[in-house]
Amino acid sequence: MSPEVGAREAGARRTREALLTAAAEVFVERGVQAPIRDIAARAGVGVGTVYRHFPDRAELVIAVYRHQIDACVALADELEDASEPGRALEEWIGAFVEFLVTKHGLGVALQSDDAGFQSLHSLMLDKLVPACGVLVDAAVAADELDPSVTAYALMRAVGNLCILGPGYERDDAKAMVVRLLAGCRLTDGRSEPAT
Amino acid sequence: MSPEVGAREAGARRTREALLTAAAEVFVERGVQAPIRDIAARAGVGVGTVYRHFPDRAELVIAVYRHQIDACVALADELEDASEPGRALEEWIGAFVEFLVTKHGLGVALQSDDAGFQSLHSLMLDKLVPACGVLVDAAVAADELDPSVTAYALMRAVGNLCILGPGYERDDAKAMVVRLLAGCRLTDGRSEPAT
Amino acid sequence: MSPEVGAREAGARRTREALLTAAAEVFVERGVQAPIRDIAARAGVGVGTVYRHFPDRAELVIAVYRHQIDACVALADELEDASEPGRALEEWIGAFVEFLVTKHGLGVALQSDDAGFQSLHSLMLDKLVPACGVLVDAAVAADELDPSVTAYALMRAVGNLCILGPGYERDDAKAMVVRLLAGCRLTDGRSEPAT
Amino acid sequence: MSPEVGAREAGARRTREALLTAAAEVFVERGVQAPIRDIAARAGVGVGTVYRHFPDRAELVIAVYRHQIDACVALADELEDASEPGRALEEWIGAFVEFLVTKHGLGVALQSDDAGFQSLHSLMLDKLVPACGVLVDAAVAADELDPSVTAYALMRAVGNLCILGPGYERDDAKAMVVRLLAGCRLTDGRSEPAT
DNA sequence: TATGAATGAGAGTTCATTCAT
DNA sequence: CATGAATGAACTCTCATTCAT
Repeated sequence: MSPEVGAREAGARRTREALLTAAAEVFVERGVQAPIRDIAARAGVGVGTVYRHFPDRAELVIAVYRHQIDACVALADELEDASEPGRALEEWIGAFVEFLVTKHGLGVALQSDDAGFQSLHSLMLDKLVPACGVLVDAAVAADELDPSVTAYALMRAVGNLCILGPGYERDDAKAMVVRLLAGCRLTDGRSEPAT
Repeated sequence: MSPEVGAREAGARRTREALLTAAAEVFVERGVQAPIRDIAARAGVGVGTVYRHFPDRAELVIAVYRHQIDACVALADELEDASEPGRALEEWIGAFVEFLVTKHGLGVALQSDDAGFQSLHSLMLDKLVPACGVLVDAAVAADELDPSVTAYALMRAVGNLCILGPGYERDDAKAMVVRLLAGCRLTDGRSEPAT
Repeated sequence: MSPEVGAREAGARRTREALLTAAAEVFVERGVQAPIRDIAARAGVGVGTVYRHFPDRAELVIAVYRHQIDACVALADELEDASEPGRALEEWIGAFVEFLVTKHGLGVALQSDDAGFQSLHSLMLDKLVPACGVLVDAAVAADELDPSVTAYALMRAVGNLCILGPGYERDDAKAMVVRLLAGCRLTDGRSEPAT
Repeated sequence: MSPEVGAREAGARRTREALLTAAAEVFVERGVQAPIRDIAARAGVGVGTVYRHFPDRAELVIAVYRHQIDACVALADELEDASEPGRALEEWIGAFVEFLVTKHGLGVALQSDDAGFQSLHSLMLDKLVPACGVLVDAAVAADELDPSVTAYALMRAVGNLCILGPGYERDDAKAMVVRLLAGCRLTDGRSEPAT
C-alpha cells in the first residue's frame, strides 16, 4: 500500500506546486485578491483542490512567497556578521525590495489589515522582522543607523514604498527606498545631517 | 416660494453633510471600498439618497477629501515664496501627511488602480501634484533637494508611507516621511551623505 | 378669488399640456416604459407633478393618445355610411395604422398585459372597438368581409403588425396590414380565394 | 473515475433541464424579462446556478427555444422540394405559429430590441430566416406568392401576430396568420384579388 | 399646486465556500 | 484526494412612489 500512498503523495505535491505557480502568476496579473476560481483554472484543477491545499487565501499567499521569504531570512543570516553593518542592511533591504516589486501585489497584501491576512502578517513578524532586526541592531550598534528605527516599522515603510502604480514604477520605488534608508542613517529623524 | 425651496435645499445640504461625515467615518473604519449601504445606514438615509448626491463612489471619496485637498493647495500657495524652500517643502509635506494619516483609507484609495478611482487620481494629478511641484522646483533650485525627485513620485511615496496598520501607527508614518525627506535632500539617491 | 383660481387652473392646464407633449416625445424615443423622471425632466416639472396629473402610467399613456383615439372614432363616424363598406374599413384601418406607426411604442403598450395598462386596454375596448365594429359589421353585411373576423381581433392583429423593429419599418408594417386586410376580405380564413 | 464524473455531469444536466423547464414556464407566465431569481426559485436552485449554466439571459432564452427552432429548420428542409410551394410555405408557417403560440413570450422576445436579445435575434436571422427564405423563394418562383414579400418581414409579421393577450388567443392568432398568408398569395399588396 | 429629496423594494451579478460523488 | 456543481450572502444600481415644504 505504501507505494500507492507514495504515488498519491507525489501527485498531491505536484498539484501543490502547480497551484503555487498558478497563484504566483495570477497574483502578479490581478493582485492577491484575485478570485480563487481563476487560480484554480490557471492551475488546471478544481476549486475544491485549492481549498484542500490552502484552507484560506492567506495561506496560499504565504506559501507563494515562502521561498522568497526564506531566501531573505537566509540572506540576513549571511550578512549578519558583515564588517559594515550599514551596507549589510542596505543590501538586505535591496533584496527585499527586489522581491516586493517583482511580486506585484505583495505590497498591498502586506499592508492589508483585511482579516484573513493575519497569518501573512504573522509570518512577516515571525521570520522577516527578526531577520531584519539582527541587521538593524548591528547597524545601530555600529552607529550607522538611527536608533529610533525599528525593524518592524522599517519593513512596513519599505513594503509600502513598494506598492506600485501607473507613473510610480519599480525604479521609482527603489530610488525612494534608497532615500528612505539614507534618511535612516542620520542620527535622528530631523532633516539636517549631524552638523 | 424661496423660503420653501430654501428649506428643502437646506435639508438636502444637511443630508449631504451627514453623508460626508458618515462616509468619512466609514472610510476610516472599513476603507474606501466600504459598501454604499453601510454609509447610507450610518448617515441614516436610504441608499438611493447616496446615489442622488454622489452618482458614483469616486465622487463621494473626492467630496469627502476635497476640503483637505483644497487646504493643501492653499498652503502650497502660501509657502511658494518662502525664503527656505527646503523647509517649505517639509512643512507642506507635513501638512499632507497630517491629512493622510487622519483620513485613514485615503492612502489606499490614492494608490488603488481600481477603476472608478480614476477621478480621485485625476484630482490628485490636477491639483495636488502641481501644488507640490512648485515647492519641489523651488527646493531643487535652492539646491535643497535632489533634482531627480519628482513631485509625483514624492507624493506617491509619501502617500504609501501613510498607509497605516497595526504596529505601524501615525507617528511611525510621520517619522518615516521625515526620514524620506531627509534622504531626498541629499544631492543624490545614493546612501552616503556628501562627504 | 375667482381670477386667481382661474389663473391657477390655466397654469395647471398648461402644465398638463407640457406633460403630454413631453411624454409623447419620450414615448417615441424610449418607449412607453420610459422612466417617469425623464418625462418630468423633459416637461421641466418635478416628478410629483406628473403623479398629481396622472396617478399612474397608464393614464398618462391614455391621455397622450386620446386625441388620436378620438380622431379615429370621429373618422369611423364619418365613414359609417359609406357606399363601399370594404373600402371604408380599409381607409379607417389605414388611419389607425398611420397613428400606430407614428406613435412608436403604442403597439407595444396595446399588447402589453402588464398590469397597469388595463385602462388603456379598456379605452380601446370602449371606444375604438365599437367604432371599428360598426365598419366591420357594415363590411360583413355588404359581403365584403369574412364574417368570422371580429373588430377586436382585427384591431389586435393590426396593432401587433405595427410593432416595428430594425429591418421591419413603417412601410413593411403597412404592407403587411394591407395584405392582412386583403386576406380578411375573402369569404373564409382558408388561403384560396373563393373559386 | 468515469462513473463519478458521469454522475455529476448527469446531475448538472438534470439541473440544466430543470432550469430550461422552469424558464419556459416562467417565460409563459411572466414574459422573457422575468427576474432570474424567479426562474432559479422555480427550478429549486440558487441564482448562481442559473448564471453557471447560462451566463446571460439571452443564452437562456435561446436554449429554451433552440429545440423548436431546430425543428422548424428541419421542417423547412423537408418541405423544400414540395410540389406545391405555396402549400409548403403555409405548412411551415403553420408549424412556426404553433411554436410561437405555445411558447408564449417568444413573440415579445423576438421583437424586443432590448440589448441582450441580440443573440436571439441573430439566431433567428441565421437559422430561421434562411430556412423560411428557401420556401418563400420557391413560392415566389411558382407564382404563388407576392414577390415583394421577404422572408424576414413575413416572419416578423407572423411573430407579431402571435403575441397573444386576453381576448386574442391562439386560435385568433392562427386565423389571422392564415388571412395574412392569403393576402400574401395575391400578386400584389393591394387589397383587390386579381380581377 | 408644485417641487424634488428621500425612500426602499427589486433586479443583476459575483464569488467564497461547501459537499456529494 | 480531486472535482466542480450548487449555494446564497453581499453588493451595486435603478426607479416608482411618497410627502414635507
